[in-house]
Amino acid sequence: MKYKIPRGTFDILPDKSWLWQQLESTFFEVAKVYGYERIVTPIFEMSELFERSSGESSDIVQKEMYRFTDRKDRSFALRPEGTAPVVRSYVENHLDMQAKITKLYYMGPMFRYDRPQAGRYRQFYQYGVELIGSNHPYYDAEVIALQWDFLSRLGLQDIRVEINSVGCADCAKDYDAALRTYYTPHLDAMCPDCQARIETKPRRLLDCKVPACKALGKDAPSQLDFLDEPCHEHFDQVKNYLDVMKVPFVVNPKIVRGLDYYTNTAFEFINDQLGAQNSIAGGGRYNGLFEQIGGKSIPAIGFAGGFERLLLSIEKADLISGGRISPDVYAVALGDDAQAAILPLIATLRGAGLYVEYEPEKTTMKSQLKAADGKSSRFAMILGEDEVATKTVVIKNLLTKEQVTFPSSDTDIIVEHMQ
RNA sequence: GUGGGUGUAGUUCAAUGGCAGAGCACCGGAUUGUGGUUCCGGGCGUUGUGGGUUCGACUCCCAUCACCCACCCCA
Repeated sequence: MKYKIPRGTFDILPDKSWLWQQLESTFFEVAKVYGYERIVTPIFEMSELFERSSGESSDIVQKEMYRFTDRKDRSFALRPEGTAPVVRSYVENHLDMQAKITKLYYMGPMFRYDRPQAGRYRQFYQYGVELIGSNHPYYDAEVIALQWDFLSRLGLQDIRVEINSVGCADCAKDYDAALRTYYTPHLDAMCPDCQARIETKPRRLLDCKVPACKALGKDAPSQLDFLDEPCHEHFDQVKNYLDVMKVPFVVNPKIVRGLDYYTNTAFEFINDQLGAQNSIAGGGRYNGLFEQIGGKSIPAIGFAGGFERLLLSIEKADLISGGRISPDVYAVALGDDAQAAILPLIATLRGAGLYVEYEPEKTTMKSQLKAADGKSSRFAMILGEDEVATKTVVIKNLLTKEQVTFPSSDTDIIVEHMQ
């Protein structure tokens, strides 16, 4: 085989594509009942959009972006995440002038140059929502509830919702300083990564998995103790709303989001049965992002989820229902005259919305009925020389084995018979 | 980017360094126009790729690629 699919990508074949479609439409339905409308942005953007929004020092920008230059030497990148493009579009199209609050959702492929692993790909599919224009804590709870509803509709239980607040920029500054004072005396005991991160991103030390660092993290000061009054109040209200909306959650002060633009609420949906890549969705508030990208300051909150991990979860929990399409009718024609007579009938039935299968390469009764059975067709429509002569057609129910002969002109009755 | 495992027919897997096989799937047939069960027949594959050792390599060695798992990171 000469050509092979690029590393870390995958084809979605018919044996699975119906399931993907099911997931997508379920998400559409949930988004709809919360009043979110779809936005579609390009798959590539100016590199700078992601560099500015995600932060120069983030891993995404440092090593995971698919960058390329076009013929005029402009630098673009395949989108590694969905929020920045949505914000770019919102600002560029002046959506703030049309309504105070804008509720958007998106869905599509994202790209990151990572080493592939269980639940991790280089081209992967994300869905997400963004609520732009309000800092009200109800909305923090609303987007979390939306994702929770989505999972419930899929039948997914045993998912843990973890929430945290990283505060505003001021709180973060105080907290970072406190972390530095706490960790600096223990520098020698820490892993090289953390030693380097203590200056740039002290909060990242908290979720380091190296045992020594993890042990140190136990007694580290908590993010929650460094929230100023408004941020503290905001977090309390989010928790209240979640309680009222009956979304179960646990507070995990060690949640750290990978991207720079998050403020206040941060949350993650975790499935422990997934292996190393156990986060099926994550998000938070990003009140600081709009300023960074160039508009005025606008508060917003959102999240993104991964379809691959959702699919893994559903498969693990044995929640798959449904399947590929099968014919309503398999057309069986015996001989050239019968074929000529059955083709118009097929067209009529298809016009009525029925899935009619016909395979001219199979000529015998046996091979055609065998194929009908193999495809789990509900009915067979049989037309041989006798039927051509009498202008009739035989409709056989392949489950009950009952068959009825109709005049071939009574197409309405035939269609009705097969409903 | 780093480590470990794996790579043989469409697929799941066999083959003490000595002729590359089986199940499933697929196609055809078993007295003429009625399916699912059963029976019979139908494959020849650059053993991921490229080198090396050997009289001889699917088997041993090296490299490379891909997949899986983990680190890392996150969806």
